[in-house]
Amino acid sequence: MRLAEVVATSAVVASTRSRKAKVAALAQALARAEPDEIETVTAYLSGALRQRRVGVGWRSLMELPEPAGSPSLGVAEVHDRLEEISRFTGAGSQAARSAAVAELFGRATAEEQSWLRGAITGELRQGASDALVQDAVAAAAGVTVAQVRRAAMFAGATLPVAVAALSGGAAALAEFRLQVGRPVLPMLASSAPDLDGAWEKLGGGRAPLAVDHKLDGIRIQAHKDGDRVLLVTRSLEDITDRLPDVVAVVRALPAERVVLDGEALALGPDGRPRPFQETASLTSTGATAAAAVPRPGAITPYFFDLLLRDDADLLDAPASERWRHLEELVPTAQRVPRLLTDDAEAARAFLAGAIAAGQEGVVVKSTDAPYAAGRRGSAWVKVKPVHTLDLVVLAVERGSGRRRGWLSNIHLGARDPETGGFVMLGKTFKGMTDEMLAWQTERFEELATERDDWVVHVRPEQVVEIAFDGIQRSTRYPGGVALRFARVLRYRDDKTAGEADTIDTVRSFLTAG
DNA sequence: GTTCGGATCTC
DNA sequence: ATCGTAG
DNA sequence: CTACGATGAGATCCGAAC
Repeated sequence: MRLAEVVATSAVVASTRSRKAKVAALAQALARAEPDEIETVTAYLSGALRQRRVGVGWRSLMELPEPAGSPSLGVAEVHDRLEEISRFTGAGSQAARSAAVAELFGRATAEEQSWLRGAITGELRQGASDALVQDAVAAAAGVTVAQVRRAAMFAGATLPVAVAALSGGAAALAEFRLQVGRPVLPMLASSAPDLDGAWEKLGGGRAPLAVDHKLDGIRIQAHKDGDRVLLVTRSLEDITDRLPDVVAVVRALPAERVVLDGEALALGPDGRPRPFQETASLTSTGATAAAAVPRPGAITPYFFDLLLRDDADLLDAPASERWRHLEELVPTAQRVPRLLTDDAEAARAFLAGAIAAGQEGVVVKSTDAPYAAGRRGSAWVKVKPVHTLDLVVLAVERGSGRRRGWLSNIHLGARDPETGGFVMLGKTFKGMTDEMLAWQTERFEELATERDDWVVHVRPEQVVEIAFDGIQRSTRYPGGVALRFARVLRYRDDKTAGEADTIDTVRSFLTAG
C-alpha cells in the first residue's frame, strides 16, 4: 500500500467528528492492505509508528526539504527507513539520522510530509487512535469489537491482534490468552474527589469494599516463570535489569508461574516512602549504576493483585478470589496495605492513616470485579487529598489545536514578601472550561505588557485558585519548588495580588507532605 | 572535562 | 499524570 | 461511559558544542 493512501484516509478521518464515519474510513483502508503490510498499515492508521523510539522529535523536523511533486513512497518502505533511522547510535549518529530524515522527507509530497511529521512527533490529531482502529479491525475482519479488545488486552498491543483478525478471524483471536512472560495492559482506576465520592461510586458500601493504600511509586507488572523474571512498567516497557531488588523478591515467591500487579518505590531508613523523584531516579538508572552508588534505600515492591498462578488464569475471577491467591503467595511485607470494610467511617480512618504514613492516598475497589486490563474501569476508584493555593497569573501562552485563538496555558506565581514581587512555580492549562478560556483570553489581553509569538506577559494582578497534588523540589523554577499536577479551580476577583499566598506558604507543603 | 539540548520515559 | 468536551 | 486532545514537572541518556 502506498503511504498516500494512509495519508488520504487520515485526512478523511480528521475531517469528520462522526466516529462511525472514522471507523468506516479506517476499515476500508485496512481491507485494502496486503497481508504482509497489515501491522504497518494498522499502526499508521492509528497515527503511530511501529518503532518505540526513533530518536527524532519535533525540533529535528522544523525545517524540511522541498516536498516531492507526486507520491511514490510505499508503507513498507517507510517503515524500513524509520527502522534504519532508529538504529543509528554513537558519534556522528545525529548527523546520519538527520541526513536520512531529509532523504525520506524529500521523497514525500507535502501531505505525506505533514503526516510523517505528525506520526513521528505523536501529534497527528486525527481524532482517532488505538480504540477506533480496534473498531475498524473488527469491521474489516468481520468479528466483534469485544473479541478484538479482549485479544488486544492479552497481547498488550493492537498490531498482532489486527494481523490475527484479518488473516484468521475469530478463531485466531481466540488463541490470545494470558501467558507468563507476555505483559498485559494494566487495569487503571477512575478517580473521586474524596472518600465519600468513591464510596458512592462503588455502591455505598452495600457490600464490603477493599481500600488499598495508594503508593507514590512506579507501576510494575511482574512475571515469574521458574527462575526467569520479567518486570514491566505501566506502558509495558521492560525494566527487569533496573530493579534487581524486585527481581529477587519475585523469584523467591513459592509458585512456579505467577503474574503480579503492584507498585515499586524507594523507602527511607525510617521505612517511610521517599519523594517520587527519588523513586523515579533510582528506577531509571541501571542496576550497575544503582549498585555502585550508595543508596539511601532499596526499591521495594508492593503487590496488590495477582492475575495468574501456575495454571490458573485469574483475570476473570472476582477480585476477592485473586486476592486470596495473592495473600497465600506474597508475604504481608510485600503487599499493599488493604482494609476490607463496609463502613465508610473505617475507610476514612484508613485513608487518614495512609496519609499519615506518607502515602499518596487510597484506591477503593470492588471485591467482585474481574481484572479489566487496559481499561479505566469503575471497579477501582482512587482518592488523593487535594491542596489549594491562591496564586497570581504572571503570563499566558497561546493555545494550539482545539485551543487556537485562545490564551490557554497560564504561568503561576507566589508572592515573595521580601522583594514584593512574585516567584514562578509552574504552569497549568487544566481545569479550564471553554467559557473560562474565553473569559481569560479577554482578561489577559487587557493586562498584557509584552507579547511574543508564544507568550503574553501580563501585569501580576489576577488571582487564581489552584488545586494541586503536592510540591516537588525544582531546579527549573527560581523558588526551588514546583507544583505537581496543578489545575485551575476558579478565578478569584475577591482577592488582590497582595493577598495571594506567599512562597513561604508553598514551601511549607514540602515538609508537611 | 563540562555544559547544554533533544528525546523519551515516569508520574 | 489531570481535566473538559463530544459522541 | 469512553475516547480524545491539550498540556504539566522531573530524571536520565546520548551526542554535540565549547
